Amino acid sequence: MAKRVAAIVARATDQCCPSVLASPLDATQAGQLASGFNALADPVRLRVLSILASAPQGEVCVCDFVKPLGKSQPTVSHHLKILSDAGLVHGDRRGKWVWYSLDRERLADLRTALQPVG
Amino acid sequence: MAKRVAAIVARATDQCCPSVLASPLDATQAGQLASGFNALADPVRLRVLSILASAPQGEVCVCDFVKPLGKSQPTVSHHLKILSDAGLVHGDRRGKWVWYSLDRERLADLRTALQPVG
DNA sequence: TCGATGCATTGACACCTGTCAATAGGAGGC
DNA sequence: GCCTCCTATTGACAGGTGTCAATGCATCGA
Repeated sequence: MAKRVAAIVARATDQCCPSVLASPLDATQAGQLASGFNALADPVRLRVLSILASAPQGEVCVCDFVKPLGKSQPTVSHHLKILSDAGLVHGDRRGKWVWYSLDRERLADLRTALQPVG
Repeated sequence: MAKRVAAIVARATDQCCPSVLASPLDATQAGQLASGFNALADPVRLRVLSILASAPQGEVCVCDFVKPLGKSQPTVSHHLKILSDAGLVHGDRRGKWVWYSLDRERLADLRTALQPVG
C-alpha cells in the first residue's frame, strides 16, 4: 500500500530522473531510483518486459504470460502489479481480458539515470 | 555464497549483455541481468555509486562513506561487497585503507540492456 | 439468472535482505 | 612484541519478497 503511493509520488515528482553519475544523490532521489531498479531486479519481471517488447501488437494479456513464464497465474499477476506500480507497464481491461503494454518512456528514464555525464 | 558464485559467473559469461527489449529473455539471461539490477535496487548502494562518480580522484575509502551515508561501518562494508560482487565497484587496499572505485563499463552494460532496439 | 472464464486478492510459507553490535583480521606505529 | 586504526565478518533480528492454493470479483454467454 505504502509502496503503491510511493510509486505514484515518484512518477509525479521526478522531472526526468536524477542521474546516478552526475552528482551525489540525496536519500529521497536515491529511494525513488532504487524503487525503479527494484522492479527490474527479478528474472520473471525482466522476462515479462522482454515478452512485451517483442509482442507484435505491443500488448499481451495475462493469460498469455502464464505458460511462457512457467509461473502460476497469481504469481504472474503479482509481478505485473509490481511493474505497474513502478510505472513500467500499464494494464487495459477489455472485456474479460486485461492487456498489458510496456511504458518505454519510464524504462528510458531508468536508463538515463545510468548515463555518463559530461 | 551461491550469490557470489553467480555474480562471478555472470561477469565471466555475458559477452556484453543481452537486451531486455530485443527479444524474449530465457531464464538464464534474465537471472544474470536481474542480479545486476538487484545491486542497483537499494538507495544506499545508489548513493555509494553516485559518491564514487563524483569523487575528484575517482576513489573513495570506506571510512569516507560512513558519515555521508549515515550508516554503520559494517553496513557500508556490506553494501560495498554486494556492489563488488556485481562487478560495479572494485576495492584496492593501500596500507590501512581500502579505496573503492567505480567500474563504469559494467554500469554501461546494464544501461545497454535497457536500450531500445531497431 | 446461472455457470464459466480471466484476473486480482488473500493467506500462508520459506527464503532473502538491510541493519547494527560484537568480534575478528590486517596494517602501521611505538 | 603491543597497541591503535581501518575494514571485513559473524550473529541476530525485524521486515520484505517470491511462490502457490484457495478464494473473491468482474465479465461474458447461454
